[in-house]
Amino acid sequence: MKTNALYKRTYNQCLDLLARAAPGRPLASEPQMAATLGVSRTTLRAVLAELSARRIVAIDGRAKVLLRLPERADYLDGTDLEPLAEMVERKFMAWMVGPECSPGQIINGLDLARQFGVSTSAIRDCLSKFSHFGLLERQSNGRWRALGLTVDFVTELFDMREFMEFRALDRFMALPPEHPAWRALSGLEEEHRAMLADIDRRYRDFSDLDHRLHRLINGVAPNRFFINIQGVMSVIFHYHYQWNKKDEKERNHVAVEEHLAYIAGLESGDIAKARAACGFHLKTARSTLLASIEVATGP
Amino acid sequence: MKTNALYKRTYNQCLDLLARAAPGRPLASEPQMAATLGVSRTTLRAVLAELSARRIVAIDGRAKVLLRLPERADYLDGTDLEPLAEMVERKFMAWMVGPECSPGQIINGLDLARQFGVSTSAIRDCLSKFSHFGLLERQSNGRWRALGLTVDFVTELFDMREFMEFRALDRFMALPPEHPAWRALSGLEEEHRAMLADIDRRYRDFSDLDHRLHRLINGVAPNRFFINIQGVMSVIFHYHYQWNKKDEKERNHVAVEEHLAYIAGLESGDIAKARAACGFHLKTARSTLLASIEVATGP
DNA sequence: GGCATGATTTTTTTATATAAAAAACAGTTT
DNA sequence: AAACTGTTTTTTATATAAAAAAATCATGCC
Repeated sequence: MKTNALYKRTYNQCLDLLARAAPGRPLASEPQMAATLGVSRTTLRAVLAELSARRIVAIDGRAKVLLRLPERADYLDGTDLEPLAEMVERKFMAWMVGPECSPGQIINGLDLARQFGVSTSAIRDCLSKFSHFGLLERQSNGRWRALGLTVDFVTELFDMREFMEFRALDRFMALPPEHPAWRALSGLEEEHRAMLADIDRRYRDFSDLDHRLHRLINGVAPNRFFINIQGVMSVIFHYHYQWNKKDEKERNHVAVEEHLAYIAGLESGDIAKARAACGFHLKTARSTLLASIEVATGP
Repeated sequence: MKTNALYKRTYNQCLDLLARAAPGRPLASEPQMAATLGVSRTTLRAVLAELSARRIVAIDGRAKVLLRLPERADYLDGTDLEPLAEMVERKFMAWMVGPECSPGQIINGLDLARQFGVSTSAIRDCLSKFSHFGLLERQSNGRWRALGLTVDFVTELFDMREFMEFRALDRFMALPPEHPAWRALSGLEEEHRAMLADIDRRYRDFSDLDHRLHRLINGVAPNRFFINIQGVMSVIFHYHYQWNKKDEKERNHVAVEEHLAYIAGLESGDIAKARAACGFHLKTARSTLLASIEVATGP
């Protein structure tokens, strides 16, 4: 049976929307609201039905009126607000870097299904996805073997990343000065400076900025295989740094400075300089990740 | 219900094995036979049971005797000798390059399941796999969109390939002269010459040789992400050239010559020369694939 | 004791069933 | 006519069930 996490999240989002409206005012039409919330009209209608049952809105034909502002208690909560696939993915990553999993080990899908409280098909999907990430391998007998978030993995991932970033860097610098990417780059530079000025409070926003800078540079010569590898990196970073909050502020501070040097290198027009700054930044990122893996798995 | 394609293929393989034995001679033990055939003892025992029922072998405790040589009629045949996943994959690729699929189109999984005569889960697995190949994309609403075997796809794939092959080439040439890879390379050179001498009859064996040469060069600095992309390339070549037999002989003849130039470049120790030969070969491969796509989809 | 067979248990693969969600269809209202 | 709502159909996500295949256990033979 499919979960209705989407319905629940949409319901909550809809409450957020209503909280900004004034009671007594009519609401937008169904297609409009559905578009705003990014779901199908079917889902929106289920939400509206519930809102009507709770006497938050009154529905009469196409006249929809907000009866009262939503309250704290109106919101749905619970663990099932998260899509199933994401939940499984999260638990799996936690399992993979935890003590129960060692590199080279056979993965027992049935057992994971029991542990995570989901069906085997959900596990299958998850394993299939992570095998493309290179964290797992399929054996000839159909079983899955864990490869793990090892030093090898990080090395191979960063080798690839470095190589690709240099390639993108070369192409980026070959862009004519009037190309919009240069404007976007100075926009990002400004944002970096703004963050740096208030780094103590804003250091958590770095990961978004990081993402955008690398996407800008690599977006010049789009390549789906590269984007795929970037996606792998995102996921690894996302999970890994979620558990490794240690030194986060210091780490991000350093990274912002490195980004600024990288941007300066690009803007200088001097390829050697840009490459050096880029290489330096990637090297730091690599050793930071490696160090935090070694902490997690023991020396 | 799971298919028993493995059992059937193992049964046929076992007949092949028995065909090389002499009637009256005892057979190897179950674990030994299972290992030879690369399956579990459970599957082997099912095969032995059938062989016994057909009076091909007599089983009495641990004494197994071949009663008669297997005949043509003993072999199992039919479409279900192919593993389900492979069958779906094959049909899907044919569908994708056929007239029913145009780039950008939404893929209807239910419909494909009906067309191919399989369940939706089999289709789902297949779509999930090909999405990692960059031939499909998943939309936010959960649907799959075909991207197709387009010029863009080939361009991006070959950009990646070129870029990775050059990287591997550099590392390969940095190997010390006593490294076993050099011996392996001259072995491959010999094989290329042997094939060239008899190209009219042996041109079909080229794809194996191609695979081995590129694997040797790229195997020096193994990287799972690279291997993944190589896998994509293999699959594309496999399917595409299966349908495009036109000029196969001429094409392979040219490629063998280019390989020899590439090998000579590597052995010369001159990086520029090796890179040039490599670049030339990859360029030919790229335009050959592009040309054959344009033939397939119209000018 | 080491390896073989026979029987049992576990795990994986695949089809099917059902709820959720999307899309399509058909009237209605403005 | 354009856009809306109510209804129906189609498609997707997920759990479940059952066969195939692998692994494990128990026992016996040399």
